[in-house]
Amino acid sequence: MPELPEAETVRRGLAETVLDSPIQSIEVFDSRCLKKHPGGEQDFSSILTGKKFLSAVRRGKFIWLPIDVEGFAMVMHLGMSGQALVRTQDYEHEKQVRLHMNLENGLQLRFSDQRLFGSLMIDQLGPVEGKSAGYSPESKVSTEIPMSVSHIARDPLDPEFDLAKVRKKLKNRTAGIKHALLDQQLVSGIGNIYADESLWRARVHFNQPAHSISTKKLNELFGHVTEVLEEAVAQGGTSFDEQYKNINGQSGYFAQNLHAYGQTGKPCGRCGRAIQRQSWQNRGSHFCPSCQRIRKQKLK
DNA sequence: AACACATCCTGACTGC
DNA sequence: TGCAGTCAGGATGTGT
Repeated sequence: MPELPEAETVRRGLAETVLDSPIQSIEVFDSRCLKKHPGGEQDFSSILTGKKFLSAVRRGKFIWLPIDVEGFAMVMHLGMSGQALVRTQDYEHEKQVRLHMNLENGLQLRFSDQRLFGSLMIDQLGPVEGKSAGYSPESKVSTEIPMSVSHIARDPLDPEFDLAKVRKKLKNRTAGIKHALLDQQLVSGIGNIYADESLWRARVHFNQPAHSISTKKLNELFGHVTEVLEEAVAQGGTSFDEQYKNINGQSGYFAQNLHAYGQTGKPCGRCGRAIQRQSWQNRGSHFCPSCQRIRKQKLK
């Protein structure tokens, strides 16, 4: 499922292919991918036609592409199964593709999404607190953020990510630490895969109450979070179930580095005990029952 | 503010 | 073989 590394791989791909070329036409095959856009299909197409994307910016799992209409951007979220594919215009039609955008440079941006949890919309940009709104190293620093993304916290790879602030908030949380890691308004970019992997590396149980974890251990945990995300970005993301592809339709290679997620029954890479999967909060949580135990006393 | 829970959605898989 | 049921889970909205 697309998380930060997958979104970043897609963002980079888009930055290399779809910028500065006018959008000639848009074909919508399933308008449900535009349900977040207030004006619907017609409005979406008429705003974008003849316009071009200026840059590709990311915060957490959200990607947005400012357009040459002052103060507006197209916002993309891949949801559970979304893919942004860039093809030549004569490339064969692909299953589950919900929308085509034909560009003057001969390329076609395709939005594919099996489960339709992803979305595209045009949104207004507003000022951001801090030096930059998100990650877009190829372009000039973006100081504006879409309204619909402004509540999303900075991600661990953002230079302005404030670990001390996050730690402070965690001191008031009684829920399990994994719940907090998945809270995009606390820290963004982490989903089920990288939460399980980071917790495994830090030897912390997913249901360890957040406030019971020492500052030292939280620092260690977030060190692992950052490390896992960086490694996965370098590998082009995780393609666990064929749902995630880069813009060329190719898989990422991080799946071979997974130690917990999807490893149910396989030996723990540290101690050899079988990795377990537990259903928790409508999700699967993968962990080593030996290395990752809930501690009654404060976790140091 | 934090928490708990329901909702959206389709295709792959399981069991009878 | 076929059909019904279950599962996968990110974001959002509601009620407490």
